[in-house]
Amino acid sequence: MIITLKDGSTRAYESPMSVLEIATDISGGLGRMATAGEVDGKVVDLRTIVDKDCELNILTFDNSDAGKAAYRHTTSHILAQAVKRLYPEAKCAIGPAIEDGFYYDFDMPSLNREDLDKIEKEMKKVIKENHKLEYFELPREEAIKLMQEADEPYKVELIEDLPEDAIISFYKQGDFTDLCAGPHLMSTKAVKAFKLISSSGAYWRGSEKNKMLTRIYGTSYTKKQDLADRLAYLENIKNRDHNKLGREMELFTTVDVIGQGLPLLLPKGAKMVQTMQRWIEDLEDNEWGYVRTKTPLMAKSDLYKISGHWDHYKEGMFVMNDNEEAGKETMALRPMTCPFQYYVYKNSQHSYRDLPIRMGETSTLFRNEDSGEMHGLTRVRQFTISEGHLIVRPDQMVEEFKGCLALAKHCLQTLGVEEDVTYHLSKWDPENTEKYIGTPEEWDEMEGAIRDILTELDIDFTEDVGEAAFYGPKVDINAKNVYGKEDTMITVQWDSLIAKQFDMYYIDQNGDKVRPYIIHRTSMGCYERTLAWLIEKYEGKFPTWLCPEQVRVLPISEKYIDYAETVAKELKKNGVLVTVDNRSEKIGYKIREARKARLPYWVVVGAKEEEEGNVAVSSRFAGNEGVKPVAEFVDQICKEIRTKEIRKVEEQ
RNA sequence: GCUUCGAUAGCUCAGGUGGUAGAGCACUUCACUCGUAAUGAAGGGGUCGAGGGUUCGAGUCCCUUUCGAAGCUCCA
Repeated sequence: MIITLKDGSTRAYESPMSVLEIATDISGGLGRMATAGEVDGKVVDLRTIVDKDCELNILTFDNSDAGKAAYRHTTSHILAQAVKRLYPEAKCAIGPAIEDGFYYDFDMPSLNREDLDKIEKEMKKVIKENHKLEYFELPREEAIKLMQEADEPYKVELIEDLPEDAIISFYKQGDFTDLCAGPHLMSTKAVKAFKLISSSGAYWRGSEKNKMLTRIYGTSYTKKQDLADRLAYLENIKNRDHNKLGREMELFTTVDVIGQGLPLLLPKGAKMVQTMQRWIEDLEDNEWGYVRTKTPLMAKSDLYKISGHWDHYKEGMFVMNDNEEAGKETMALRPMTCPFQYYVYKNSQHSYRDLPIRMGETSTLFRNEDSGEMHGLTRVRQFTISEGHLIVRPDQMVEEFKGCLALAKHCLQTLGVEEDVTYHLSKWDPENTEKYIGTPEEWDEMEGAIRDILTELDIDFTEDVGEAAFYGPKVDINAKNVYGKEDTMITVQWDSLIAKQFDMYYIDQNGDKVRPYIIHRTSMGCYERTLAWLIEKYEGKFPTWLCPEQVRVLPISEKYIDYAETVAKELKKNGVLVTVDNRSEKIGYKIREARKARLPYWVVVGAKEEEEGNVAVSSRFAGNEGVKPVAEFVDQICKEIRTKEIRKVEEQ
């Protein structure tokens, strides 16, 4: 047989050989490093016998994600073996490799750090014992019997749910056998460095209706240093966490008696949000053809009954006076702006010539999230988004949808975060149709249209089932927080269904009433969430135009406070956010504080500067920027703010 | 909502086995009037998240509750 390797070279073998044997034949080193193989694009075990011509790629921990996964998957089996030894009553559920590590779920009492340390010790023993991992397959009945005898009910359930023709495979290592599709390393000793990170609860099969199991998270590496680096990184990212840094920098806070998910934006945080809001509103209205609306924050339940929210999402709304006490109406705080803007549209009759109509609103929304869901500024019960609805003719839909994506891209670019997002086509779940309105045909058409647009725009995207809004599919633009968790930052939604519910129409050339299509979209998403994102992205060192304090004037001593105030006044006159540090402190102390506050610029003024009408400029981008006339500095910083420049730190 | 962990001064934290609360920073006052990452001194500040219980006595032990963190589930 002829084996074609990754580099295009070929090797010929007389008889069938395992992946491991071929890897070892290529080089002893590769044989030792190999964690799995890839035959004609399919990931396989090292034990897999290759018996015909194929393309073969030897996977290692370092050269591929699948290679890492095999390594960590074996680590998770070592974990399971150790747990079963220490806690014989524990039942095994599942234990896959994940990005940056692995986990294993057990039905057992919860664990604290001490328990994890004990388990780690036992794992080290298992590794040292150097068990071979042996692969074997069983027919369905025997597989079920084996797991029943082992008293592993979760494994039995997993086998029973496998398709009839599935190969049911196991890996045995010493006294531990686990149902597993593999691939796996050859022996436990191959795992060189690992750490159990944490434990928590996790529902069996991801459903809250099922029992909560105990999940143990861990990670493993081939080099001790890599593990140490990873642990240091995990420790370090806490310093970027917006929920910590944002509070430290006095951008926001929360108060017990005000409630969960209700952050208070402090003056600095509020200023940043104001800066973004003014930018977005002007951008939309002046350059992207939007009109502005301002609609109520609450409405009678009747409105939500028409929109479908009452049926689909009442649980997520803050409803007031639901039982109609004292003859008062039932009201609800709005969880979205859609129907309000529809009534703006319906206020007058529209010709086909009027469309598209693009309505923008800086919209405050209320969502009654479950108590465990709240997080800093990213998951809150009241937030404000750059919301908008476009009412368009069907023939305009594609162009307008593209326009919304272009605006979103422009916003991302301006904030300097374009590289950090992923695009998703969020589709409905055909298995769960009662969650949605519309027919399968309508959904196919809407999803197909979005797919075509994204493909045409050459945007990389994934397709996510069950992520659509109840009225239509959408493009979600997501970003990861420092912990790797994804949040939707921007959304553009296709809706050809709702207009009917609200009896929206326009008059076409023939004088007939026609249903418009609707695009629900945000240009830059939710201001609170975006602020959180920027805090983490920039570690609090924001682009100058977004900074709540752009310059601080530092008089050398109290004698120069008057001149400092003059300088500040000149900057303020030009729209620069400036303060004066007029405390009776040494200049070194004031500079230290200015740096600690992550200010973009601080200017020192003393006798020399006052005499000549200068300022001594320093910045976090370039350090000392020299002494220059006030007017020159004003010009410089105003230009940077006006152009929304994202100035880079210069190498020293 | 579920599992686990946590809450001590504005912030970061220390307070074996129960004996009546402490540090650094911050804040206030005074002195210093200063040239590029912390001037010195003095002072104020806590019903130890809240409520209940055990006890002669609770920051410490138990229960309830509120808020916070990680994960799960959810996220129009």
